[in-house]
Parts: sequence; structure tokens; C-alpha cells
Amino acid sequence: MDLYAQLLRLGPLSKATYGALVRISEERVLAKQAFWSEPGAPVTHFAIVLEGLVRHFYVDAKGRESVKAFRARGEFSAPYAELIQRKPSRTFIQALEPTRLLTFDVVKFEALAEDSLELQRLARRFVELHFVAKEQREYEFLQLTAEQRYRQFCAERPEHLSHIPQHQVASYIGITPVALSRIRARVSGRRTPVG
Amino acid sequence: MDLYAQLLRLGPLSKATYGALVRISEERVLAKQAFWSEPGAPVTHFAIVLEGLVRHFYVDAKGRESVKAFRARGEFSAPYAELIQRKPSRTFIQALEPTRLLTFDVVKFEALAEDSLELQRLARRFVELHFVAKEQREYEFLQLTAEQRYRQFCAERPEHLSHIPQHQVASYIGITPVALSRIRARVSGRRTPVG
DNA sequence: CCGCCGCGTTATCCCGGGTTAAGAAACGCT
DNA sequence: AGCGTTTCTTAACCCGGGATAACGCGGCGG
Repeated sequence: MDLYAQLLRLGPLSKATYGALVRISEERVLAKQAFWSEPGAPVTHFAIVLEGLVRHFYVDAKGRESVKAFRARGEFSAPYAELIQRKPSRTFIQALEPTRLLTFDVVKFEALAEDSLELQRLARRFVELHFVAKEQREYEFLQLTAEQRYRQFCAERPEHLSHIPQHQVASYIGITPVALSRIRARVSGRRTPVG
Repeated sequence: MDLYAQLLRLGPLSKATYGALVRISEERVLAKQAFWSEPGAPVTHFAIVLEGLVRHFYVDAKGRESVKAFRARGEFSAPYAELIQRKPSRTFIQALEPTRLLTFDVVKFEALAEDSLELQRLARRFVELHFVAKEQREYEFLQLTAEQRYRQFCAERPEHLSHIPQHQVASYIGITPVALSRIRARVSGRRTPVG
């Protein structure tokens, strides 16, 4: 996982600034099932997944989970909306596999970025892409059926299908495990359907 | 509508830079029902609503509309995701009332912002808040019923209720006009319910 | 003044998905 | 290996909301 190359795709970044970033980073290891964010906790760090897989989810008053995202190697992991709002976390982040994170202290990062044109540009580009992803998700909820959302998920993240329990996939696409099971039965029953 | 004060809420902004922004802006008037973005068109401008009301929506292959947002005085209006991706618009933006926009040429804005720390910071903060709003919407689709989403809409944007045709509200919360009508009948039938 | 059209409501019918429950298969732990 | 737990499936039942259609109302243009 070449972090430098990855950041460069967002915009120009000098080796010096990159070095400063690396210096404020810390590796953190999560056992399978371990949490690194829980509701109520202040958001002090964000992270890049170096290895493994995490899920981001809410739990409502009645104890129902809603999975917001799965994040694997090279992807961003944090209670991002809360970080932006400087509010305590409202989301759980849990490792689905043994995971290594590269974490960054938010305060240190902002101190670095404060007067850095290239880091502000990078950070801006970074949120922009996350905004686009959220809008894509809005689109899927507005215009696709549960079955279409499932097929989309399978198409886009095939590598996850084998690592994520099905009820969590169901939660991600906004239905119950039972409903997903029915959809799967339906889909596999149809031999090479039109879609 | 004090644009300067509004921008200041996002972060520091010198009068000089603000002046430069104003110089690249252009007012644009939309008649009721007029469009200022349509699918296929390149995204050359973004805008702030000075007066009036617009709606942002997609239309799918079968001609079904999905309303993404309503934007009134002081709010941002543009096919933002497409602008970020530098792709042609996929969304319609239509005036629901006679509307005045303050438009900004994207290329001119980026030229101004390119080397401006304060504009990069502002732009970053700006997307961040839009990201938070999208995540809120994701939350509503994941965890609220249609009725709860309707009540939420009523609570948050009461001023819009009288100006927006009901079928567009229905589309915004992700249901059909008929379903919204039923929900309204249900809701008004219950005298001061639990809440 | 009349006819049209867009909008909201209501009714009917149907389907997708929620809920609950029970059973089967896979996994982990001791 | 034995046991419990988690995961997935299937079935029965219910309900919210989609599709369609009929009706009423209000606005608007002729």
C-alpha cells in the first residue's frame, strides 16, 4: 500500500509535507471484532486501513444496526461526519478481520494543514470524493430496489462478499437479513437473467 | 442576504478575496419552472440562491423523478457531484418560483482559489458541511420510515411546505404521491400523537 | 362561462419486505 | 469430540407502500 502514491492522486504533495504527515501518524492494531470508535467517544483520530477490513455502523434506540460502510486496505476509516462537526462519535467502527490502521491525530493534522496550501487542497479534494460517494448512495436509495442495490454491491465489491456476514450486507443495503436471503434465492433461481 | 457574513461563517475571508469573488459572479434570473441545469450539459457554473426556490432532481430511464434537494434563499445550487467529477450534469435544476441566482463560473473560481489558502479552506469547509448533510440523509433512509421522514421534513423545512407541490415532497422522501397522501391522512387522523 | 389540466385524495389490488419462529449448517471454544 | 453460538434459510403472517384508476377541486385560458 503506497500511501504517498495514493495521496498524490488527490493533488500535488511535496515529499517534505508527506514526511510531516508520516511523522504524526501511528500504527494501530485491531483484533478481529475490536472497536476503534464507539458512540459518545470524542473523535481524536482518523485512519487509513493498512490491512484488514472494518465496518462503520449506527445502532438506533431499539438496538437495530445500520451499516454505513465497509472499508478495506487503502481506504479511509473514521466517524467522519462527527469529526467534521467536532462532535462526539455516533458511530461504531469495528474490525471484521485482524486489522492494521495508520491513525492520524486530528489536532496535529489540523495544525499541519492550517497554513499549508497543499494540505488544504488535498483535504478539500478528499472530502469532495467522499461527498460524491454519499450522493451515489443517496441515488441508490432513491432509485434502486433492494435487489438492484444488492446486485450493485456484488458487482462493486465482489472481494468483500466472502469476508462479510450476510446480515451485515443486508444492513448496508437497508433491508433485513431475511429479506436478503429471499432476494438471493430469487436471484440464483433465475438463470442468467436479463440485467 | 449578506453573502459576506455567510461566507465568514465558513472561515476567515479577507474583503479583498471576497471582492474578487463578487467580481466573477453574475446574477441570473429564472422564471418559474425554468431550468438552469439539465442532464448532458457541461457544468460551467455553481450558484447561490438570492431569492426564490429551486429543486434538484434526477429522472431515471423510465421517466421517474427523484428529488435530491430543495434550495432556497442563501443556499447553494448546482449539480455538485458532477461538478466535482468534472462530468456532464446528470441532474435537473428547476425554479419552483421566480428565482434570482448569483452564479459563479467554475473555471474562474478555481483560478482564483488555486493559490489562495483562504479560498481552499473555505471550499474545504463548504464541502465538509455538504458531506454531513448527505450523511444525515443516508441516516434517514437507513433508519427512518417514510412517515418519520415526512415528519422530519415538516419539522425542518416548514416554510417550504406551502410552496412545494406535494408530489415533489413525496419524491424527496422517496415514496409516491399516493403514499404520501395516505401518510398525511394517517397523521392528521391521530390527535396530538406521542411524537 | 366552460372545458381543460394539474394536483391531491381515495379505493382496490398486489407485492416486497418486516416480523417471528424454527431448523440446518458452519464456526469456535474447551 | 462435544457444545454452544452465530449465520443462513425457509415458512407463515402482516403491513406499508407501489400501481392504477376514479373522482373532486381549483386555476387558467379560451
